[in-house]
Amino acid sequence: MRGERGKRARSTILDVARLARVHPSTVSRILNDRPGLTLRPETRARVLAISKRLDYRPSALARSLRLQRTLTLGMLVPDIANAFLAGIIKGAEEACHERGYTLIVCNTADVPEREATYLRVLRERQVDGVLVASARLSDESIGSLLAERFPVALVNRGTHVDRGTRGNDDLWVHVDDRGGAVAAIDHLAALGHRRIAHVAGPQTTTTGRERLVGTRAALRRHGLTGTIVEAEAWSEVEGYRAARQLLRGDPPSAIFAANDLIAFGVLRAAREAGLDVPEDVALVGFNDIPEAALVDLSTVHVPQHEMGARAAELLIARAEGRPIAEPRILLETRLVARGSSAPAKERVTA
Amino acid sequence: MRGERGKRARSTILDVARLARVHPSTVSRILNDRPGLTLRPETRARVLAISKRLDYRPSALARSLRLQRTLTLGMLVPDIANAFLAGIIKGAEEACHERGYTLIVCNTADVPEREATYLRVLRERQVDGVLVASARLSDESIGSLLAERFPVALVNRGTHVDRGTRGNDDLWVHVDDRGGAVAAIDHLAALGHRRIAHVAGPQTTTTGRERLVGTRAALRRHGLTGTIVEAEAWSEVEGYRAARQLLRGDPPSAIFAANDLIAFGVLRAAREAGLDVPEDVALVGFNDIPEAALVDLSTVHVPQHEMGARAAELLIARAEGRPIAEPRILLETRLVARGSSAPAKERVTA
DNA sequence: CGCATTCGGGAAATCGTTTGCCCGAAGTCG
DNA sequence: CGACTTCGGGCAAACGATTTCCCGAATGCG
Repeated sequence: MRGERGKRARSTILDVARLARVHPSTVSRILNDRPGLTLRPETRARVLAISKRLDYRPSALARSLRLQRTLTLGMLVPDIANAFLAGIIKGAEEACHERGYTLIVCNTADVPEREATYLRVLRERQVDGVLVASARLSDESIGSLLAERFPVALVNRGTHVDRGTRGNDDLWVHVDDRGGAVAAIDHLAALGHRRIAHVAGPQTTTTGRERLVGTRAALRRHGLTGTIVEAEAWSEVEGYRAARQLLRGDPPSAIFAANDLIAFGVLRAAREAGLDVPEDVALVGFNDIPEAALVDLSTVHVPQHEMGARAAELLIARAEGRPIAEPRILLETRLVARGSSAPAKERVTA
Repeated sequence: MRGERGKRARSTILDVARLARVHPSTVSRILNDRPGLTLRPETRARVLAISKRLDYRPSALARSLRLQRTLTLGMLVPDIANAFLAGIIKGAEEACHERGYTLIVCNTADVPEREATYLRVLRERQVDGVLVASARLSDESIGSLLAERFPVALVNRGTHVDRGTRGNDDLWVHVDDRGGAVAAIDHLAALGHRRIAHVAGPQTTTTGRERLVGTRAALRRHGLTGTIVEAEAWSEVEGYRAARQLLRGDPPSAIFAANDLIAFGVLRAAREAGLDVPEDVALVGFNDIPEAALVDLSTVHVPQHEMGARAAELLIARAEGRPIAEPRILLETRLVARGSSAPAKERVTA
């Protein structure tokens, strides 16, 4: 209509005010439903009508600038394509969305430089908080955030931050890795397995360490020793590599892999070695990513969606200054027995 | 130091200006390296030093408000956990990051209501453009965007938008679905297969339709008829369901699945039916997601990363008002022959 | 030496909201 | 009937940058 090129800019609160013959502040109050203000219903209706007619949408930018909060959370993840992390991201995103927050997911690829860059970007954008799922985000970056009292929540990430940083009220959501490992070993032991191996995750991560600790404890309790090999990364490829090493000699009758991806690698290695799963070797993974169900892999279930959601909720509460009853959430795991773990064959040791 | 609670707010450009004894505008000019301005090196150095000392970071909010651009792109995807889309997202994210842009990924779960909500959020945040990878985003939502000349780029998404919307210069990045399907069929035919089936993708998506068209054409060219069943979604589960239907009678000697997830379903169904892949039935997928390599699935490679990156580049160019030589990019596919496709067995028809 | 440039940078408007304060009119109360 | 509240809403100052003018001083030129 106005301006031949259809270049009508988005309408602002001033446009609405002008047409409704009120002051912009009045429009703001009406639209935000400010309590404690008395408005004539007629005025309110008029403003509402005009604002609808103009399809007025307040600028989040201007509002954020004024309010000093952006209703935005940042999230640092090492790999968005990782199915386990994707579950967590979805949980976080959903929780954010429900509360009117927007989530900015940053893919750090586990390289410290990118982490630092992203952290800078997020702070320039004044996000209200940061969700950290990066397994080994450099402690200094995170420490400086914590030191500035910048809202941070750690998801599925180790505890090695809280040295000097009065760490008592940082936000954590993680899962009982140790308990999950114990459950896995118990499960295999209950099936009659005595020669159980563990393909551990990278010992640079707390998750990897915790699962190993649980495994060792459970094995000991069952009076077993067990072989342990370490995968250098949480990947199928590394699992495969580690498993080949494991299957060289006389193979164990059961293998507990530190996560599902590693388990997939084990599976591939076993098949290549001519071993049938579960006939010749039982296999249990960890995390219960969607693919696990597809290949019928027994695994320790981790509530990924819930982890993400709870972490986001925690962070939002903190960002909004609400008191937090339980800043550290430890979620329970649950063993999901599928086809990859069968009872041990009767024949005694080789 | 100042303020016992360490509550020092982030320093602003005014703080820098004050300490450097210059006007804020000068600080801005120096930090943004505005050309055509003459500054005494001494002043510049002083400002730079102060700004470093104060660890000054300009507020992206304030700048965006003033500049009327946010250096932010939105992206609508149906499922962030889908490996294929994850590849595209990573490509887009990386391209954005390289150019100083931030990407906000929104998970629409393919429900129109969420799409609409997210679109509103993104516009309120004044993102500079939107990347749409949602396979069937309601045309009206998208149409209204296009009508307002809001920068939009379509990734791996059909063309059925450009009816009334002068669609000549919208941005597209997609892949030669038809050609890929032809390559898959050619591959199977070259291996000697004559009884080839196709598990088609949802025909509500252009991708699904295009791949079917290519398949039909190639089959015809080889003088084959071929069985066709349709999966109702791009999922393993639907692929499984469709494949069971397919394997009931006398099974084909080769199956071309419309994407890798569907192929995985086919694989499971075949195994359950006691058929060996590739011995009894050859299998080819589409997309070449990372998992395909793991299970040794032959597939049609789609440059996911490049798709995302190119789309983001296109969109950024448009958002910045740069002329775009080629607004529609069609990327080529490439057949990756792996273990799941073997030559047909010699015995003639059943 | 007078005038015009160039140098080096200051002033102020602007982006679009929100909110504390203020104020006139109308109603209430004593 | 006058003082005091309550109504209904206007005013203007932020929020933190960028950018278009503008201007005094120093320099160059003739």
